[in-house]
Parts: sequence; C-alpha cells; structure tokens
Amino acid sequence: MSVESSNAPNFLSNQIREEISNGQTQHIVTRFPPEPNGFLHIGHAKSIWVNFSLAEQFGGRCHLRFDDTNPAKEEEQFVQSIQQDIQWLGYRWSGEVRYASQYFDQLYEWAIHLVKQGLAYVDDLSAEQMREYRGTLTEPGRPSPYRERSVEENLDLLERMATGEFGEGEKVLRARIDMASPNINLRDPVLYRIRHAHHHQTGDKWKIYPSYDFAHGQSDAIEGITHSICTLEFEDHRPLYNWMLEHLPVPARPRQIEFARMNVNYTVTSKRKLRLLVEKGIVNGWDDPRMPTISGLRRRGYTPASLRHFCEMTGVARSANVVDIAMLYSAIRSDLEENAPRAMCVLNPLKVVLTNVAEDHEEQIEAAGHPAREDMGTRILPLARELYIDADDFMEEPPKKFFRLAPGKEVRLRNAYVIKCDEVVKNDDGSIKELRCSVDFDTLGANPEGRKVKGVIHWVSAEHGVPVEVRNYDNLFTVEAPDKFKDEQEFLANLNPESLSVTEGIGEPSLRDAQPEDHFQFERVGYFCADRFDHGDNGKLVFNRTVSLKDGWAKAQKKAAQAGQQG
RNA sequence: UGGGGUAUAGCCAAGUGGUAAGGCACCGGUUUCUGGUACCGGCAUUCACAGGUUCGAAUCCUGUUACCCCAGCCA
Repeated sequence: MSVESSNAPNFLSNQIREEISNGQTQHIVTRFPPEPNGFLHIGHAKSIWVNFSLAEQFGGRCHLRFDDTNPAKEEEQFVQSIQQDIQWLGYRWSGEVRYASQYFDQLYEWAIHLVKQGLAYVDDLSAEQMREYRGTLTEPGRPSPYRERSVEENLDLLERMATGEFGEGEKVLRARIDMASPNINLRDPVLYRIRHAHHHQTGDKWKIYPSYDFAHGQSDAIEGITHSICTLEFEDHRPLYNWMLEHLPVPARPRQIEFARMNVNYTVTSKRKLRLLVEKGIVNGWDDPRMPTISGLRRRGYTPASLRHFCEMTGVARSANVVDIAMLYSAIRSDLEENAPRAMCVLNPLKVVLTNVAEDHEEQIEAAGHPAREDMGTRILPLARELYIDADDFMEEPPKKFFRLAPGKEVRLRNAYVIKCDEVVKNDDGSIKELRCSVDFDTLGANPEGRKVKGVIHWVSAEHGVPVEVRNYDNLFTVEAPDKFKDEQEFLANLNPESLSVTEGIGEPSLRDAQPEDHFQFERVGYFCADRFDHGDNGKLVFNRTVSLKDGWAKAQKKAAQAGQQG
C-alpha cells in the first residue's frame, strides 16, 4: 500500500481552487509560524503538513517563520530542533528561515503610524487594573484614564518605552479600538509591552516587544503570505488581524483562515503537561519514544512518510475532533509492511533440541529479506541442533485451534523445517526446561506428505543468535482523554505503568548489521527500530518496538474468554 | 449570560437541492511458510432535534438543544 499523498479535498483546498478559478488568487504563499519555545509535536506535524502540502498542491511556496515576539519564553535550541524536525518530515521551506523579529524595525514604525493616526496610546494601567477595566464576557469594558493622551505625549512615551526608560509592566502601547466591543479581543488590545530581556535573535537591541496580534498579520503581509492558516482559537482574533491590515500601509492583504487543531486519544499535546512528564522524569526526555513529539515519534520508529500519511488520512475540517490513535498505528504499519525488511527475534526464549540433528551439524538457510520484495535481497539463517523459540508458541495443553507447538504436534519453523514435539523436559520445580523435537527433513521449501501443518513459528539458532535489548513501548496513558485532567495528581494517576517494558531477546545473526534508525519487522511480533542513540553503544543492540503486528489469535482468545465469563 | 464556532456511524471525514464517498475500528469469508499482509463481503432507510419550503432536503428557511473557544503585558 502506498502511503504517499493523493490530495484528498478539504475545505481549504476547495476554497483555494475556487479562488484560482475565479481569478481572485493567482498564486499562493503559506507559512508555518512556530514559536521557538518548545519541541514540535504531532499537532504541529498536522499544521506543517497543511501548510506545506497546500503550497505544493497549488504550485506555491511555504515559508518557515519563527514567531519570536516573546524573548522571555524562547530559546535558540528550539529554533534548531524545530528546523530539524521539519526537514526530517521531508519539507523544505522557501528561501531563508524567517523571523518575526526581522520585522521589528518596520513594526515599530507602524506603531508610530498608529499613534499618529490617534489609533494607539500608551497606557499606565497595571495588568490587574487593565483586567478590571476590560469588563467581562457580559459587561462592556471602560476606557482607561490614559486613553485620551495627546499624540505628542504618546509619541514621547512610546519612544521612552523603546529606549528602556521604564521598567517592565509600567506601560504598554494599546490599540484604540472599542472598549465596549462584544469581542473582547477588540477592547484596546496590547500592541507592545516592555521586556528588558535578551532576545535570541536581536540581542539587547529592544526593550519593547510586539504582541502576537501586532506582529502576525503584518509579518504575513511583509512576506506576501496569501493564506494565513491557523487554528480555531484565533478566530476571534481575525477582526483584529484585519484591523491592523486596514489601518497600516502594508504591502499586501493576506487572509487568515482557521481550521480545527488535531487531537489524538491516549496522549497529550499540552505544552505544560509534556514538560511535566519530562521534568518529573516520567519519560526520559523530550524525545522519549513514548512522547508525541516529532523527535519522540522518530525515535520510536515512525517514518516521515507515515506521519504525512496520517495527517492526510485524518483530514482537515473545522469541527473539534479527537483522532483514534489506532489510525496512527495503521499509518505506520502500512508503511513498514511494505518497506521494512524482515528478521526473526525471540523475545521470551524457550530452548528446543532437535534430536535427529547431529551435534556438529550446521547449515545455512537462505531467507528472503521481504516476502514480496526481491529488491531487499536475502539473509542467512544458521540452523544447528539447538535453537530458541518463543515460549508463547508452545502450550502443554493447547486449546482447540492452537496452531503452534504442543506435545505430539507439528509446527513449521519459519523459513526452515517442520518439527514435531516429542518430549517436554522439565526442571525440578516443574517448569519447562526444554523441548525435544524431531525434524522432518523433507519439508525445507516443501509441504509435508499427507498432512497439513498450519502453524509457523519464528526461531533463532541458540549458538548463532545475538543478544538484543528490546524496548516494548505502549501508550503513556490508560485513559482516552488524559488532557482533560487539570489537576496534576489526577492527571498523573492515569499513567500507564506498562508504557515501557524492557526485555532481553535473542535475534537472528543478521541483526548485528543493523544501523541506528533501521526499521525491521520481527516476524510475527511487530515493527522495531534500532534506537537512534543507544543502538551500537558498546556493541549492544537496542530495538524499540514501534508498533506490534495485529494479533488475531490474541483477539480471538480475549473474545473467547469474555464469552466464557458471560456464559 | 455577551461574542465567535461546530454538530454526518465507535473515531476521522466527503458531500453545497437529485436520493449518504473514503479511511480507521469492528464483523464474516478466501488466500497465505508471518494467526501478519493481500483480496472479497458486511457495517448510517438517514445526517443533533422539531417544524416549514420543494416533485425532491444532510444541503434552503424558522426555532430548539448540545458541545468547543474568548475576560495574558502567551501564542
């Protein structure tokens, strides 16, 4: 199955197509505007996909612009990690990386312009006072006592704010719009605030920094953005976005369009909660394979194509949504089913002795790298007298329809022979020590005579197998909507204690050649990815479970158990 | 309660007056040296609800309900 884009229609592409057909739009320019104050997560991936794929679809361009108007919260490390994540996802922005901070000079000029028009004023109210004056959802606000300052005084004060004469919080520049507007965002929003902070791009040049509302639309206009796509919570800001463009001599008139942000169940994307998980040591950093960050997903073994496909399959609309994480699993499985080479790895070893194989016997079996892809070549599977199979693949007293190994039963060793279990050898405590089996030598690449062996199990030669560390990952939360908990304790009470379990397994020898970030399907088990950082350290082989294979047998067993309980 | 939005299956989602796409999940079956994959079939007589217009309504009109967002000098 292909995981590449088929450009399913959505309300954004429909609208742009219509604009192009009626001549309203000639070309399109979009932008992805992250604030460099944290790591990108799966929700950002959606926004990246929306902006880049729309531009691509209509032969336009997409810019990367850091929305860096708040030096108190931003860091250079994030401007680096964000660029890496975008590139890893497979996107290249048009031109150089841009920063809203590049436009600070222009923005400041425009602030002066507004003041001169009588459309902005310097306010001395404290933050608390401003809140009181703003009114409530149902009551109009009241004008600040400083609202009627003269243009001259405002100009003077603004300049002195900019030169650092006042302390943080002493004054702000506000737009003069309407303190009684039913839209609270229009009740004289703050345009500039004083911050005596070092900025990662502009250093110590500025003492005042523009607010989002004063920077975003103008930055879009400067860059010639045609479609400024953002999430629904900015809808109430659109009148303000347009107000700025109407009252300023901007070079272009971009339009803001909102879409619903994507949520995924069994995970969180709130920055505060993500940070809490890292700081409390619940996960091992921002790129822990359980994190929904792009770097975490990457380390877990998600591929760029699978993430793009996931974005596409979940669509773009305006209704609040919570996507089932099963869709994410589906996206990565379909990519890896096609593109991951196969290997065998025993996670829970049970020794098997092949009694009719000589002590010194050793043979090399050639197996396909992928059952449907000759281009993936072959690998060698050594076979000798002793081997390991997974303990789950043997049952002393099997239920009906158990197609694996059991006393007196036959099973096929994947890519090799059919064997029969002749004897179960036990330890003193009654646990199983090993299985003694006999090989049917006529079954290599051939079906046995006169009977059908339905089961196929994976195995690894005891002498040749290589030890591997396998990290099995699962959802971080046991509840569908962990984001709904506001209280920290309540939130943390829903962590999945089994989100990580590490086991020592035995892999086929070819796994020794695996490079960090190589993907594999461990046959009959799941998809795994050699850890980006730990794999290969001191010769240790470390594999992360990206996602398990679907398990029809487990599902049937579970259903049978439930039916048994009820009946 | 003021303003702004959204309601189509368990979850996403197309559909814009002509008789409910697709995907995920789920349920059957076929194939299979992965209980995987692939393939075949099933899964909304109805689109939040109630009226109305129309030959015909998820789409238009009226009303109602539910849910989401907004009272940072965050974005």
